Amino acid sequence: MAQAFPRIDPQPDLDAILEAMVYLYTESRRITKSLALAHGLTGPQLVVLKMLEPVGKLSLSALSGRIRAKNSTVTGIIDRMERDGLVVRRRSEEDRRVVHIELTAKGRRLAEETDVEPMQMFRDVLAELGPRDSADLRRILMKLARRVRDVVQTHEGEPPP
Amino acid sequence: MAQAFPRIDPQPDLDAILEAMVYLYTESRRITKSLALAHGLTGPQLVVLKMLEPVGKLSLSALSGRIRAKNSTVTGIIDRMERDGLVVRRRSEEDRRVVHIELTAKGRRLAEETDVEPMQMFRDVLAELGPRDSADLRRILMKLARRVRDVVQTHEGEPPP
DNA sequence: GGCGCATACTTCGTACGCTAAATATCTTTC
DNA sequence: GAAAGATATTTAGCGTACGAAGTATGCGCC
Repeated sequence: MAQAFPRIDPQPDLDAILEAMVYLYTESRRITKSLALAHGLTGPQLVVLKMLEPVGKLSLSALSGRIRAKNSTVTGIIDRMERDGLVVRRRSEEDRRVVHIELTAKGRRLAEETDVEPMQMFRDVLAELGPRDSADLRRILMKLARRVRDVVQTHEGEPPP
Repeated sequence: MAQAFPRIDPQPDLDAILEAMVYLYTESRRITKSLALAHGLTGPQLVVLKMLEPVGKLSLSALSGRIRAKNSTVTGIIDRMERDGLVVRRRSEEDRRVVHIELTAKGRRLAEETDVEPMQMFRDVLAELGPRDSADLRRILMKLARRVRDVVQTHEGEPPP
């Protein structure tokens, strides 16, 4: 019964929630982008830089998994970061299919002096919520995410011809 | 004090919320895209089509305002929809700077026979929430959105040199 | 009635972001 | 141990998405 959504009751909250969600996401993204620009970075490049900072290197697949993008997308992002001298590619010795992405000295320096976190605006306003709201929001969003994950999983591997 | 966010207490909920939010948004978008594809549309094209369906025509700016994109982005989307015969551009008589985007017969037919709503997956799981959670979620998100709007407004017009 | 400013849209260049197909390497299986 | 299948990455092509600059039109004001 996972795919039956009767829609008997057109909840009035629904559109408002959707609208707020889209607004928050797109606006935060836009602001992150403009903040990153001040350091000569794009939004996704900032995300990659901050992801590499604590660990130094990651495989391309590990990166794409964490930023929820496809490998082909991350290939492009890394191309430009490599062109700008922020990272280098290095073939793994254990598995020669794998490419490790490593921070260069320049990349590390930039990561350190860049105080912006991805989705900074979002974090800022979230931090202003009281503990009650914060916990509620977390609980409800995780519930939604779990449902989506279930539906996606079961619908995997049967696209309409 | 609008820009001072002490970050004294690194709330543990924060990252989980952010993660769930990004997951829900990107996954819903991805699914909408693949559903739209079954009707020969892209995600944004579906959004525009559904937005035009009830009213028939809108100015390009009105469209870009509602889908939270810039005019230059929407110009491209409309270019491709016009190429595919779904809409036509018509200069406004009252204000000759304005371009109205109108559904063609083909566009209207497609809109009618396309049962997918934008962010369908998101709507589906939202509709499963109880009224309590639904109201809470709405209240909290609107509070966040209001704060973002305030911050964006006050920071408008002073980018770093 | 023309000058300056604002608004609506387009064009251009860059950067994602995706799918499908190609390449290279690993793993399994017989 | 070679063929068959799985996995990691890249390439190519298309469609957003943005900012900056350009064009056309409207509007206020002297």
